[in-house]
Amino acid sequence: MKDKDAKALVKMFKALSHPNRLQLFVEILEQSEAAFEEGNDCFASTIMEKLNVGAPTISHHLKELVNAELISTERKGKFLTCQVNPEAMKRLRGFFAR
Amino acid sequence: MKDKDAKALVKMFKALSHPNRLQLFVEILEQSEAAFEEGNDCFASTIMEKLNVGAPTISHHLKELVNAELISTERKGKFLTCQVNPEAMKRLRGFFAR
DNA sequence: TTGACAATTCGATAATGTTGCAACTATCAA
DNA sequence: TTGATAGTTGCAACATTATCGAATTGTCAA
Repeated sequence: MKDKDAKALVKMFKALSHPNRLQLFVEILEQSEAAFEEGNDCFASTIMEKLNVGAPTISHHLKELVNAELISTERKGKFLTCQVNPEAMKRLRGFFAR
Repeated sequence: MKDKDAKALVKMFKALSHPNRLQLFVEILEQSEAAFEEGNDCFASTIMEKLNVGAPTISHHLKELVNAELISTERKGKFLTCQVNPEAMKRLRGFFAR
């Protein structure tokens, strides 16, 4: 396994290794699926209501998920929408497919 | 997603979220495959030579992998053998299969 | 322009995690 | 039994991370 791949994986696992961030990711994952079906968007503010933490913390955690390339975000006016990065999912599936 | 499942996943991701532990896990994974083919065992001491850390650190990290139920260990005389836990792999594959 | 809302940045603090040294236990071989 | 080797435990130093309050930026609607 290449060092570069290992580093990328470590970053992803670290991003998912905190309860709040995992929940954040799962919410985005589920809302991404719903969005795909219904044409909705996944808003950061919606997610924040479900987690019992403040806005700065959400912002911080989202940045880490983005930094790990697990998700991407896009500003839509006042709001921030989140999407799961399909490449990341592919990579992770690949790692565990043994 | 159930809270219990989330906790188990967080534990696994945390265990894999450190460069040394990921490498440790990958070594065990690869040696497990080799062992399956060749009938060899995966020894902790063999792995330790590949990582640039001391024995106490290996011991500590191995315990975390065991605690996350990613691997199991078995004493064989003087040595410690490591095996990947198939259930964990299954669980992780399931999580990313979306 | 002003007020309200969404999100970010900064700084401080508290909590966790990593590592190795030293000392210990367990097992084997001579 | 003694010495050598494999691994563990406890402890302390050091590094990293999580969280929030306060202040700030960006956007929209009135």
